[in-house]
Amino acid sequence: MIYEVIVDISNGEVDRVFDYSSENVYPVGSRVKVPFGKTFTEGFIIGEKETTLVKTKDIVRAEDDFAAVKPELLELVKFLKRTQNLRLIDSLRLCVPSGLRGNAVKTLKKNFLTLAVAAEDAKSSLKANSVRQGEVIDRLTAGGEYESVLNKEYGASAVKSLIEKGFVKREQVALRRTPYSGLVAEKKEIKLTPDQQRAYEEINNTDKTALLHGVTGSGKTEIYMRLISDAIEKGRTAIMLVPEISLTPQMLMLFRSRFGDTVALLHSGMSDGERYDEWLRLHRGEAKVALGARSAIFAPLENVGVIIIDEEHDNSYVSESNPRFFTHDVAAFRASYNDAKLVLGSATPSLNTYKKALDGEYELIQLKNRVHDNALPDMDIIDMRREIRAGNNGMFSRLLLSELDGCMKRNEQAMIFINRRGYSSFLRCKACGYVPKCTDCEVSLTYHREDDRLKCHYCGKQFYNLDSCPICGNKHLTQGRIGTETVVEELQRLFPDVEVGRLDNDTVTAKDSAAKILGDFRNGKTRILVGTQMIVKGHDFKDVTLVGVLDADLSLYYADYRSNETTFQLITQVAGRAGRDALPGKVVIQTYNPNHYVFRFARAYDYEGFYEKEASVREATRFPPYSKIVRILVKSEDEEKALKGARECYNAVREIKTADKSLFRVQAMKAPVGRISNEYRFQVVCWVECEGEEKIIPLIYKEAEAVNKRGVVTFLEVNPTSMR
DNA sequence: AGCACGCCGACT
DNA sequence: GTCGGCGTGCTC
Repeated sequence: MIYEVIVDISNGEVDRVFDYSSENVYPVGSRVKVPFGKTFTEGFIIGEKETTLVKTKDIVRAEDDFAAVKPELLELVKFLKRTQNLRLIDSLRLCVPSGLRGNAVKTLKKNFLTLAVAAEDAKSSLKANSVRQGEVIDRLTAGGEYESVLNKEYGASAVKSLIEKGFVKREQVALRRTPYSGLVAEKKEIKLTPDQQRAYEEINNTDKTALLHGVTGSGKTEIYMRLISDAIEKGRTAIMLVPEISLTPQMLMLFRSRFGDTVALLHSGMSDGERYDEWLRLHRGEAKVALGARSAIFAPLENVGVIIIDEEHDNSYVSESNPRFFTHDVAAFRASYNDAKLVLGSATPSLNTYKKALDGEYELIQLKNRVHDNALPDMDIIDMRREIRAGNNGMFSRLLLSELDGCMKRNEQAMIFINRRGYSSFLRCKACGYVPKCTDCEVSLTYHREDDRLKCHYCGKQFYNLDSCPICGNKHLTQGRIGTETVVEELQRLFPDVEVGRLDNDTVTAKDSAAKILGDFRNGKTRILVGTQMIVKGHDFKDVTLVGVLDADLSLYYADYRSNETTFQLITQVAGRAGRDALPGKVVIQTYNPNHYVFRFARAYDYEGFYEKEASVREATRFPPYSKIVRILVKSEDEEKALKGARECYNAVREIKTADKSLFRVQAMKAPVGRISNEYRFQVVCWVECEGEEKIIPLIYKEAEAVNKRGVVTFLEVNPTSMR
């Protein structure tokens, strides 16, 4: 038989089928060892046939005793190659845990000891001075134990002599590394409120992808759990996706208590061994629910009945670097392959998704009320320019201070969110809040020190730097930013007897430190929690009654067409942390730009209003979802080569544009960050009509690939999440 | 990705 | 004369 093999080398040149022969039978999807060139390499069998035109070498052996990649995932891999131009091998790697490929972690075996004879018989034949051995036997009457544990507690010699005497049996068992398996809470029945019940039925009654649009705290999770348990009862499986950082022990506990060991966890924070074991449980069908971040969409499950993407607007669902895939698209493929239900859930759906719902492609299902009908917290928008004019130069507004004070006096908890999005230096007038924007793109300009210019990261247009505000004439244009440390210090000074916790990317170094910081806040040890994005997602703290947002407008100036959307989502999500239980919540938003429509709609929890407004802006400026933006990044250590490559790309794309009007705009420029780790970077940005997309984007891929040689690397992104 | 082939500069 | 620089091309 001739087998079609993809070698495990991530390089565009060799990412194609190589034919190998073998007398043996290998199922398609197996990993094999094959001779390749002068050496040997691992590879994946993705197909088989009777004959071939090339002369073949023989497969050396199979690497596992099962087919690692199931047929559905093989189809998916080919689909991703076709539609997103992903290398087959890059997708295949996503289908398999790294522990399997490197052969680094195999099933971990440990010595497990049990009593071989009755405890009394063993004890009676022990010498009187063998106290330790007696203790070991007592211990083992309660059940078996790992040898390493016993050695540690009673001493290796006692254990060893018991084994030698034949009183204790030693056997090797596979040790399952199941994260948090200790977390088992009582099994609670899922009770749905009438509102949840209605939404649940609506999801079941549609054949379309369901968009579950529910306000924060409306109890979407209960609906997910019900859908998953339905699937399991029908003998099917489920995939539950959550954003990268919101997979808290709390969440896992919830699922473990409901589904026990049928849940397997797949998460980047786990060790290779843990991931391997969980993957294997899914592959064998021992676990039926895959719970994890975006890569869990590649879980080796069969007969998937439901796929849920929670917080679907979260940008962790689009991988930043290669292989760059859209979780939504992969989920859609798997849902259609399995005839499964696809559910997207969010309080603040992405514009893209919501548009599809309005266009009738998705079924829109609303949950307008919080469970138990407690109100969404009151939101106040504070004009920080006014504070300055009133002589308050501190970081907290007078209202936030008095609210904090009251909150502490009532013995409740508060969260202070610092908007840190926006790495780039934009300009802002301290007196009136004006921020310069591109005249063509409705995107904030970024200040570049090298040439003292303001630049647009999309079209490359440049402007002279401003020395005074064109609106009010003020000379104070700043780019100041507050850090978490300063806020914590200030809070300590103001509330000396209150413990303040801090959570941001800097404090989270050790594996469990984020969990510890959150745990301290949960059990009330710390009463104020200061943090960045990390405190926003999905946490459910009962005693939080006050949420403060500092620099709320900062994310508006992020050099990205999505910045309004991101800001709206951010504010709605943080606000949702307050008043989740019996006590009413209060939210104080501090901004230098209080009249921006983002705040107006956020304050009223008016998602539809925001959507209408933002969609009309996008339509007018022809940004997604009313177009697709394709960005070709051209990189090289040699500046000349990079520039030349970018020129070639630009010219090629210009030709496409002349031939087909659905590519309606092209710009070439230095990348916003012109040089990263010794590589010079240029970019060509193309705007493509949604209608011509299928036709045009493959052409652009082709041109980018043609330039990808001789020390020049091109990287193509559709609707890039960040432009660096 | 590796590895060999191959065609031009400075060395025992 | 040769050793070796890394540009180019191939691997079933």
